[in-house]
Amino acid sequence: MDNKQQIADVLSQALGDNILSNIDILNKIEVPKTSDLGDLAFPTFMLAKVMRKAPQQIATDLVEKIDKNNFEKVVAMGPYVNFFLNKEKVGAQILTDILTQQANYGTNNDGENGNVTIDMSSPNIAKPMSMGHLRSTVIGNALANIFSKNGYNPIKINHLGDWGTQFGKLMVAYKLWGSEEEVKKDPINTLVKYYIRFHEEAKENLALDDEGRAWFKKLEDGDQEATKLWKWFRDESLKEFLTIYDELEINFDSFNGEAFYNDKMDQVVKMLTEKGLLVESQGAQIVNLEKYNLPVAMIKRTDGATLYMTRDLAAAMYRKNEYNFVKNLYVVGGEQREHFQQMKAIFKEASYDWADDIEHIPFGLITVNGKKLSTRSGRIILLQDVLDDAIRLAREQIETKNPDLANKENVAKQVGIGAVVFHDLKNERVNSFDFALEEVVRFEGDTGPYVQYSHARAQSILRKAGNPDLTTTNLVISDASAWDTIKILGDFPNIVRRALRDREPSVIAKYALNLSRAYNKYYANSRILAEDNELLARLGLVKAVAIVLTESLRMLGVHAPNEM
RNA sequence: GUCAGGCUAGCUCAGUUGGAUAGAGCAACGGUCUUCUAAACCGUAGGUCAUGAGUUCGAAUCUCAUGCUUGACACCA
Repeated sequence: MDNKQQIADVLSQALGDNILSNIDILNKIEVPKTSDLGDLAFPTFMLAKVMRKAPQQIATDLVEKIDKNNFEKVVAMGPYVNFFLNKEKVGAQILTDILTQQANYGTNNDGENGNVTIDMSSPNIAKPMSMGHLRSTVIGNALANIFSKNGYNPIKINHLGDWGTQFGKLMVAYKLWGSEEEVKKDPINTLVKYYIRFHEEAKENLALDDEGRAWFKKLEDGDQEATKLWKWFRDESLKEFLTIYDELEINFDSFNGEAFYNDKMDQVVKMLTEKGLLVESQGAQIVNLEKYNLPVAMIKRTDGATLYMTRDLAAAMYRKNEYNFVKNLYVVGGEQREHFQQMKAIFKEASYDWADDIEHIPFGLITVNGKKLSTRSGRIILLQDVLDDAIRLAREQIETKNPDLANKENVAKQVGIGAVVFHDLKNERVNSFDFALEEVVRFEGDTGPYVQYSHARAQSILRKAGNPDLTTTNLVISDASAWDTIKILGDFPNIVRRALRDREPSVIAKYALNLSRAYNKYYANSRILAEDNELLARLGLVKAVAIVLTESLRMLGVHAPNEM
């Protein structure tokens, strides 16, 4: 914000000598808690010692010397110098920027078009998508949009869990208790049933686990029957996943899952051997990471089969080659922190300079009654059920609130899914939460539908006004009650950068709520469609709010319907 | 046991780089629709920022210790 710079400049000038550098002053300027304390403020505490004066006195003296021409007013309030910006001038500039740049407002080119690979969603084949996968999916999708808004080129990779011992187990279960007919009727649910039964029986019959491992080994060795079963399970599962992704309107640049790297494992082993990192321990091949204060990483099991780590190493090398990423992100639950630390450490140890570009983006887990979700134990919340419930409730809401609405079904989808997605993104990623349907599909208060509703009302006003062309309008608004909203609008470019810096979609979600709150307050207390000479300027504000809310929601992967 | 998170209103959470009186939403209570969509707005009430020490002009924020809690800790992912 160059208002800040402007203030730093007048302060530098007033302070004279080299007491504080311009940049130091700039860094000290803060935003007061409430707007009656001004728009920006400079605390004088740190000058007290050098100037040997009380902070209050320093503030008063500074105000005397400052060039106040470009501000509404500059006042000393205790130890602070408080700056009130010229609301009409600054406000008109912000609104003009938004109306001319439209959806590009807030976009920057910090990323210089660098490729960012994002490992996200990554559901396991033969298991239903649960609320847990929703997190990785929507966080990854929002981050992709945020990176893009900051000038990067995101590459969304769905690293499908289509390989691993669980397939061996599933094959054993299918061969013991399954039937082709049953699977065809309801693929995923049936496969899960087998999987759960396997784990129940494996508790009694320890040989089952060994058998599962053996079948997985057969699969890895290219056994015909194993391969055929695997492919069948995979195809059926993918079909179901795609319907959910369609509903969420999330797409991927790659579905290369774990199986894709089967033929790339040898390179990893070769590389680690050449670097002298691979050692044998208790019959298995491992990399020692004591140096990094991490447990050993297992690369090959005693039976020669590869592991999660081996495949992730292969995937990272492949991605570097294929995409030459500037950042390589993994949107994976926080419980896997150590795994990614290990992975990074291995690449560091192997002296790959891009090891530092690997970033784990952890998130908190979803529990039910405080307990972790688990397919094995059958404790699972199906994503499809939640989405269906949300859409149904949105539909009911529309019937009571706006029964004449056109496209009811479409809007119900946008609002219902919007509620679920927004709920998942509004809090800091790393927070865990206990699942409660009534929380997830709430439409009032700090929710997605609240933001959508704010936007819909803004659109409604613009419609009533006949959607006038506002590009050449004088956007000066003298009504001070519009100022809070305008100020928040002006903050959007900063917010976009902060969301990127912190890898936090919640920064955008919180911003959208703040903007909505400020706008709703303004809406409730001022009549926008009043016939006076500032009508068009006010419509410009409404339009700007609509643009920025739409763009915020878009980044989160949520629709902004024009009516609801 | 080791390592890593978390602890702020009854509940769910905000609180950029330490700064002014710690803020929202939900729940509770009260008010506002003949005027732009009441999925909204306004008000009341609600706090020893887990505890103790330290650094600082100043700590919810930084350091250390303690407690409680969650997760990870090689042949799963």
